[in-house]
Amino acid sequence: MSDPFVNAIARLVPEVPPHLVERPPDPALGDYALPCFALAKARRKAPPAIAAELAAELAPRLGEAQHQGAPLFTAVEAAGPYLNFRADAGQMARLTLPSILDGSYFQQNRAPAGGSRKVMVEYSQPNTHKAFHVGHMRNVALGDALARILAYNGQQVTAANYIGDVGTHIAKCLWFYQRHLGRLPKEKQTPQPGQDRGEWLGELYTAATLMLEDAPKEQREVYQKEVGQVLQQLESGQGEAHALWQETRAWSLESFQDIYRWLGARFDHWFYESEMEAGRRIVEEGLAKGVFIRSEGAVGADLEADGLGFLLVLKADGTTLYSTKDLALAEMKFDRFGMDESVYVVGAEQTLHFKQVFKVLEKLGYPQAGRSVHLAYGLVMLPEGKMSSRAGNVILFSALRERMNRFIVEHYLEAHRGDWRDEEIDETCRRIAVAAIRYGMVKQDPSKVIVFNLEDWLVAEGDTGVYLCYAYTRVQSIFRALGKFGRADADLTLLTHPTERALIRELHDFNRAAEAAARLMRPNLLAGTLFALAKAFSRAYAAVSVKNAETPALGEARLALFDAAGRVLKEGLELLGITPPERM
RNA sequence: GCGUCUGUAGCUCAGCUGGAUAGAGCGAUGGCCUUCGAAGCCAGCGGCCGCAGGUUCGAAUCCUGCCAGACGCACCA
Repeated sequence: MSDPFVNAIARLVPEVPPHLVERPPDPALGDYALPCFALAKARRKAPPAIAAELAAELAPRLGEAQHQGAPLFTAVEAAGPYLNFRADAGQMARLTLPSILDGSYFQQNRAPAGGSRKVMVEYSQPNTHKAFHVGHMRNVALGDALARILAYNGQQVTAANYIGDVGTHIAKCLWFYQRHLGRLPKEKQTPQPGQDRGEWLGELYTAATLMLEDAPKEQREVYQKEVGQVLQQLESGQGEAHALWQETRAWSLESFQDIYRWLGARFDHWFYESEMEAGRRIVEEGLAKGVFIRSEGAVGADLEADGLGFLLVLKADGTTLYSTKDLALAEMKFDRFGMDESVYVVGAEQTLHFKQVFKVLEKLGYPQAGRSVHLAYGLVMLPEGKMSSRAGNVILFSALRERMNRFIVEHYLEAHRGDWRDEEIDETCRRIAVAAIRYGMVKQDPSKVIVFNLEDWLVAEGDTGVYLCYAYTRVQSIFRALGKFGRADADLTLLTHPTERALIRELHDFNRAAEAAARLMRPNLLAGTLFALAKAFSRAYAAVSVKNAETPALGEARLALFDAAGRVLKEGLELLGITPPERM
């Protein structure tokens, strides 16, 4: 992927590396800018003088920069220390729009500069027997978007899920289920009609946790012993608890499938904590290699020398830990799946854990350890603070979906009832809700805490997924009104209105932004670009008309432009996991 | 105590890893629908970029030290 305009500037001014070429803050200044600071030393002059000198030098030679026999630039001038180039509007349109209309534009990033790599993106990682809430949505939105963006940029991506289907939390849930169900009000003792069974299990888990926390000390010890017995049964793979585990685990998995289906998230492979038995063997091998040591009856890696403390891999009672399973999982990814690179989309609170795991993998001799990345993201909070099951303010997936659906239908789609088929109303509603939630989760820098304000996200004006969808549907409405689509052979040189030029520029730069989002693993960069694109479209749409264009040829050119905008918008939204509706 | 992350407009956030006059959205103010969808567009208002030093021709961005918040630091995941 390379920009012919940037390449041309690089040829005209070979002393300056092309990556320095930037976009001026105001299109009135030009389309490309070359800062001359880097030349100050070599030329022993002040940057403004160099810019002026270069402008004078290049002006007569500007015609040398050509594409298909026509000049790429129409002007070059100095503005302070900057050398600004004005691109030929027709050339930029011709270099951009036809390739979008024939689809080839979307293949341009396929051959990455660094070569194609096999990369696994692991995300979501829900625990069975626990409730899935808005906080978990951030992970899915981020991971799924990243997987799509990397694939768009030519990486061989395997999207993986890693289900937490073993451990104390499950023992707690089943312990409550078997012994204390009676503590709940009658109607809560079984899943309510229409209630998701996985979510009901989550309620049991929460009830169990609160019950344990609230019990007086002696009583709590009795309870904990009971939970321990359940855990024992689970690990032995026998007994009533084990059978119950199998049954209820399936409920949770069904529930997750339902969520992913609604969100449109896909996984190529599902890992389960329950299948990570290789951990114990890895610990043995690590002990033999001296990577692990025994300490206070337990086994772990002393990483003090690396400033990473101590990573415990085997408890004193000989049982394995989260870390042990992570080592087994990494081994699977590298050895069985042949991954070159591994990305873990996991909350920022586990930063130290992953640094430790990667360090241990390195010591165990995995070269891929250096290409393992923990994509850390911040918490999802509510305006009133953190979500907590004790406070009872956790927004569960089903409640979120329900509230969004109701709002969207009431405020926007009800008007179409009867006119549209019910299935279309439902599907449009789903797409808008998914757009709102996914865009909201992904538009922010991953490292920052997100304050989730349901009302704001639903009202959804301005920089939101709904706005982007709306822009897309407006393009579609042009097609409906005119009964035709854009043609690549339109006379694109007619697109001279400032809003048209600005939109062309956004379209031209989309691939560059997609590449940066992949390289930096920050889907929010793509979200920002899409918003700028939708904004540029909306401006142009308000300023110029296809139907009432001054000439038919201009109308055709605008149709091609808006068609291209719609296609890039759709492609970009897909990279964020959002499928816009055709009308809304 | 040590470590990581975060402090930018009333609120929620961008700022392409050192460059032009720090940008958006929301809210509040004022405009724009007999013309392809007003879930939209336009205008003005709103800033000691947490504080103090330092590096540099040049700092919201890099370094140091404070202050505030979040998270983490051995048998939970």
